Amino acid sequence: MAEKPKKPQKLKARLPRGLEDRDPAAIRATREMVEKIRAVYELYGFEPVETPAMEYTDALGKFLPDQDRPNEGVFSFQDDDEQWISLRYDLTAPLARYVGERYGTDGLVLPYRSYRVGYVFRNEKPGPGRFRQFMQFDADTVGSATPAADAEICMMAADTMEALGIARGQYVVKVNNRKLLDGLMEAVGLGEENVATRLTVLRALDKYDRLGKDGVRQLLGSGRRDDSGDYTPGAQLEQDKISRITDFLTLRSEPWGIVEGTERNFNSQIRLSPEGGGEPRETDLLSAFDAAYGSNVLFHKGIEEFREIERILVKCGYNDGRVIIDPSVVRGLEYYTGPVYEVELLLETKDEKGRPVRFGSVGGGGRYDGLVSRFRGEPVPATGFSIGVSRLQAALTLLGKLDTRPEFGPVVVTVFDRDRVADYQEMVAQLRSAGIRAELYLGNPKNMGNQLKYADRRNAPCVIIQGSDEKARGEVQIKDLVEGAKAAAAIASNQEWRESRPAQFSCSEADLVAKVREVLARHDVKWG
RNA sequence: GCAGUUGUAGCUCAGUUGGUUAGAGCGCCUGUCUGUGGAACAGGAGGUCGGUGGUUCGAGCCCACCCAACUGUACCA
Repeated sequence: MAEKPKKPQKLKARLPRGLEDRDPAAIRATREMVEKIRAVYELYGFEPVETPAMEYTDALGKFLPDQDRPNEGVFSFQDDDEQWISLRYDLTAPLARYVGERYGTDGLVLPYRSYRVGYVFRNEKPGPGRFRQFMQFDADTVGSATPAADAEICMMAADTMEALGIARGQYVVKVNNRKLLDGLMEAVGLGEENVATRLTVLRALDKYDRLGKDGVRQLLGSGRRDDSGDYTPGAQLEQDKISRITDFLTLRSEPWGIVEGTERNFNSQIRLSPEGGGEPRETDLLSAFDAAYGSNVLFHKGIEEFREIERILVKCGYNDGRVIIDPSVVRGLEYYTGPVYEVELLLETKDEKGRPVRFGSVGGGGRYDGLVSRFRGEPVPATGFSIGVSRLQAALTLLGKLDTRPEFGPVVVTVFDRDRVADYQEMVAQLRSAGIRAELYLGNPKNMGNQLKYADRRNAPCVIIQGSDEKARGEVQIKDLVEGAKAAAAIASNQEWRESRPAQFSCSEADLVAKVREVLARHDVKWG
């Protein structure tokens, strides 16, 4: 066989999985979202702070137990001195480190209310809308134990959604309290010593919205086999304990349901059938919880916190469905100690293949009284909230709620006579000093067609043309590309297209800026 | 991690029972066009057929292993 001439091996241009490049439209959308969120957070009195993208791994608390190696879910490397450093996987742990370093000094006013936005990194399997680098936008109150701080976070979460253009009723802030969940597990005999089982139970409860009551019961009992044949081991609880737990989970809607007209209340009215028959009676959700499980001290404490939050939400007018109690909200397994919140989008839509898409949680948070304490040895209460900007943006884009039109490009000044480049660049400078985005065509100027094609693809609102004829008359041609595109629809032949020069007019050199402004105004061109 | 499905040009896909130099449409570049965007016409670039090994005179096609993507599931601060 004859030797084929070997081509040089090309390097394959590729991006690691789970990462994305972002185009101008996406960048613009993110910038607008971040500004809207920032405005709400500032309105609530939070102030900005920025911390680096990486931290010592021990500060993030992600060393594997009994091993000198970080959790593989975080991107980590060893510094010169062999200390482990990790990319941040959320914005809360770095905040705890920041506060831990300054707590009790003049550098920190308590209670400390701060917000921050930035990319976080997770080394886990990516999926649709799930990336290994994504943006979060957090707000936290450190140094305040009052449920008023938690209530405020819930209200702010609701305000933020509406500031982003998500109408009331299209989202909901769901609130639970880890003291209820922990108290509930104590009440069924799962004390602190049953760490593994407690985690299994929490994981099972977290899946209620997806698997329903039956799925959760399987996971609390012997285990569950899914459609693909994969098996998930269960918590191996006895039937009566399972029922006691799922009763809590479903009390909001079973067995008699929510009293009509109160389903959107934070603390809705529900109907209960009394033990051993008799007339159903009505009560509110928190009272029902308390009656059933309140003999547990921790559980009852959680109910009291809920009552305080309820008083504030009702007084401030947020008792209209914006914020509701949801016993299936679990959130992070590790550090939450009190109220936990989750913001869910209620909108549904179809993806490109016509399958229904549920967006689910686009933000969440809760009270983490133990996180800063790790650095202090004294209790430091804290509560906070995080918006998944990237995920929310993906959702809003699919819903068509973001402006994804490309921005107008700059006014393009074309090069006609190659020896007059300086003259053209001066026109560009004139436009720029007038605050108009403008640029000189820097490609090969050998023909005008290429230059117009370039301007067209840059989405330029207009181009400036000055050949020798115009120069002799002291004029310039301004070609309105937006208007021209409309006019072009009627033109069939190339000949006619070229000769008619649609939407093009001449003006004196002195009027350049003023006439360009007219064109920009006509098409409502705004940059940035 | 587990399970299933799928890998041929930038994209969407053809490719016969294993048979010469692997094709099409769209997109891209160039020209027709040195004074004008689109359309039209002509030409061009672009492929380790996911990878490695095997069977065979001969593999895009058959076999084994590996890799990647997708879907579900698990984990998710």
